[in-house]
Amino acid sequence: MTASVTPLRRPRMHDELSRQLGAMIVNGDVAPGETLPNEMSLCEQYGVSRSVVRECLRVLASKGLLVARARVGTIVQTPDHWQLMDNDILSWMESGPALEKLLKSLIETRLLIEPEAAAMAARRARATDLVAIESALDDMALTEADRDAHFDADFAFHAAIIAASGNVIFGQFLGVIRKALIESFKRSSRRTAQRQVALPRHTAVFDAIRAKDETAARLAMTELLDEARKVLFAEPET
Amino acid sequence: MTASVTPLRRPRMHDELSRQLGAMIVNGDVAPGETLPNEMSLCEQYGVSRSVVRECLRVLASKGLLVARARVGTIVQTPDHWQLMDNDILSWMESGPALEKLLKSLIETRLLIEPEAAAMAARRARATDLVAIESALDDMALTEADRDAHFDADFAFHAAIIAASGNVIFGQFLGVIRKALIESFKRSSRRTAQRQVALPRHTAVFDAIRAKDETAARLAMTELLDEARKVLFAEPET
DNA sequence: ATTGACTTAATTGTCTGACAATTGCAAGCT
DNA sequence: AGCTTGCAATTGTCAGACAATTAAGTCAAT
Repeated sequence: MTASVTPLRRPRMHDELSRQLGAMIVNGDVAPGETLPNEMSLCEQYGVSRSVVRECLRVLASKGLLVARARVGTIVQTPDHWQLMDNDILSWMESGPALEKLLKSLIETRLLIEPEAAAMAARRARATDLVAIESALDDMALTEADRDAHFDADFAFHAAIIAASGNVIFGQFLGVIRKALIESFKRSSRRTAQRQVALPRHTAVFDAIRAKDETAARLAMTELLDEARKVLFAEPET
Repeated sequence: MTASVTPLRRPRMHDELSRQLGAMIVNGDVAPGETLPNEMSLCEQYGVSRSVVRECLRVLASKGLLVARARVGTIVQTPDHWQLMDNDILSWMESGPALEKLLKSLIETRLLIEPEAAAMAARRARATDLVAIESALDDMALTEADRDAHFDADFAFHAAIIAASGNVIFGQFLGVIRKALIESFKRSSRRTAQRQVALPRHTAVFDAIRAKDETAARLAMTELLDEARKVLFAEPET
């Protein structure tokens, strides 16, 4: 198994702190326009040195969450400055109205991007691309019992199709797609039936791509995503 | 005029250094997999303290350009790790094969996103949204002589439509769209006629949105972008 | 010869303390 | 009122030290 070979490095303090402060900001615990405590206060508050605090603030600023100005402090930016496609920011976002809005916008966008990606894959896919897609599909079938493994396979499926499309901008969506998939799995956790419904839809996409049928690929992907939308935004099961 | 009211803060050293190192990486002056000189060497090389170097490297790492590991050094990541939608990274990219590839992918993506944004604007636009779009359009008409001002107006036009769509993910495209527009203006610099051709196409989009005609808006925007594609990828004029 | 434990050294990670640069704000002057 | 000027708070930069991590070498045991 080549799964989960993450280097497993010990967390570094500035990463931890970035995560904490970043999460506070993107989850609205501190309002845009407010100024954070000054660097020294943060040092005391979190028990770290100023180097750590500064490197952390610098990172958050570079992602559009903050602006720092001498004498006035570091100010939380309004959400329209946030780089929402940044993988860190996405990983910091917890369930809440902000995430909900993001997911709604995202599914609209995916419905534009991914069917086209599937069509392009049907047109240009090389053998190795097809192998990657099929392998992900096989993994999905094999892992219906294991939620985490099934999740990885599902994500790999979408990633492989986008990779086959050859569009580098599409590739930038993998982070948000992953986030959407995480939420989707959370919300359908109790319905194991969901996965059995999902599999044939994925298979249909792959079959169309392998057959080089652009129109069918586009359609199959659209249907798959429509299903995903229902799972994400359906009334919670009673 | 409310144009160009940028606070005009003096550049800070870590920003300068980020720009330099970041540009070197995204423009391929240093190959993925290579390790940068260690922090002390960079200090000497650029005549700055280690704080500056570290904050800079930390930022670049957070954008996916680098990974730093104790004892082994900071290694340039492969381009598929780069957060291409990041505004800084975009601003660092100079003309070259990488930018060309990005622009090709981008125009494909814009042709999916922006016509739909126009259609959504036609459906949901409020009065203030319409004012913003029309105002940008007026500015375009008034600034045909002034290249920079015309650029600002053109960008504002696209931004206003995307804002009116109400989709936050679409909003994340403004950075890349801006970059595409910059290149577009560079390449059509000598053809002043281009601007006279562009204006009616923009007007058509606005008219459709104001008339709440989704289909017409979608179509007009598609035609506008097709024109833009021609400008960007046409053979250089002889 | 391969493995495993130990040492070494190079590099990033963190801490501390200092000073420079920026700038909101208030006091004082005209 | 309007302008200038100095103060002080905060970020920005510098310097030097030590801690933690870990690639690579050394050496012994099997």
